[in-house]
Amino acid sequence: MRRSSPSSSTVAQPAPEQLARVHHLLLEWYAREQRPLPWRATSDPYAILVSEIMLQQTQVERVIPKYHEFLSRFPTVADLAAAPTAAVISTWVPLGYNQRAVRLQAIARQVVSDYQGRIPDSLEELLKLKGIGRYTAGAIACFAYRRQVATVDTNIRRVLHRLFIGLEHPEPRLSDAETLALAEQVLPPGRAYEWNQALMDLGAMICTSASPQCERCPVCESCAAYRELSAQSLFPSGTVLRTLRKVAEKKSGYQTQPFTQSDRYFRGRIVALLRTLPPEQRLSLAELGPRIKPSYTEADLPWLQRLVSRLARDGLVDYQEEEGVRLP
DNA sequence: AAGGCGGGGAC
DNA sequence: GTCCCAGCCTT
Repeated sequence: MRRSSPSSSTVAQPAPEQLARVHHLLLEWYAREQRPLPWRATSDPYAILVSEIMLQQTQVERVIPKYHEFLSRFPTVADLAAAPTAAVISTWVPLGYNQRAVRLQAIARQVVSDYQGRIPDSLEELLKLKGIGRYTAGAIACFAYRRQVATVDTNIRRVLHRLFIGLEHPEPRLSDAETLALAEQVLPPGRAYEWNQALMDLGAMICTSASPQCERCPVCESCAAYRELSAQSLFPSGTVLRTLRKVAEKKSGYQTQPFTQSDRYFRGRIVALLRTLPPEQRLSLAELGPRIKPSYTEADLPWLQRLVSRLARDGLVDYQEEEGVRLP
């Protein structure tokens, strides 16, 4: 049988009885040790959508308070669709990646206008919404609608790789398509919700990136990476894993400048400042510059203009040439 | 395939 | 200081 989807790549397949044991051990561990997260206590697809957008590249602990605040302010998808964009952006600070706020509201508006206010339940429809990629589509389909679909975030990628393939560094490393194919192959029938949540909890609590606590892991007996570490007596593994990753990064020639000199930093400063202004009030670029950058001079005007133009392009500010800038 | 996009917490 | 995080979009 041949399929055309990108996830049809083949990867090593664990033996069925071995896989069943991993399912049992991890699901049992999850039933016992799961984190009490607020979006696990609801079946409201809108609330789950909000949580998943917030959780993109953002740790659980930082999302929890903002999740409650956001839902209290915009309780339904209709409320969010009807709100001023400036209010949505303001509520978002300081989660970061502020385009997520604009896109989340655009999704709400599209759901109201095109889907009768009901958030889609299929991967295909969810993927049509800007801001929802394969992970988030899978998460919403699975967690809000109990669809039996695989989904891969950074935790699940790491856990599945270590469990079924071995250490991620330096080799081998699965592609996105291969990882998704593996996730689909090991999905326990009928238990996708608990399984996906369990993989993420394991990745967050035990099988962490830099210093996994293998001695507390419920599935270490079946873990390929654990066998590698054991064979070489590499416990505790923290130093080893950090070193392996560093070597891999050096090879890729990774470089960086101080964050507080980056455009990304100043974009954040601008949005945070505009958020403190009275509604509708604008600021000229000449006023804005010194307030976000102490060393600002007139010579920086073209730079600031470029920055503001990009913010406007991203829907994060409203910029009128003569009157200045404000939240949209 | 690579680069842009935030910010706070862990170490 | 560096690395990390329930990623996604554009080029």
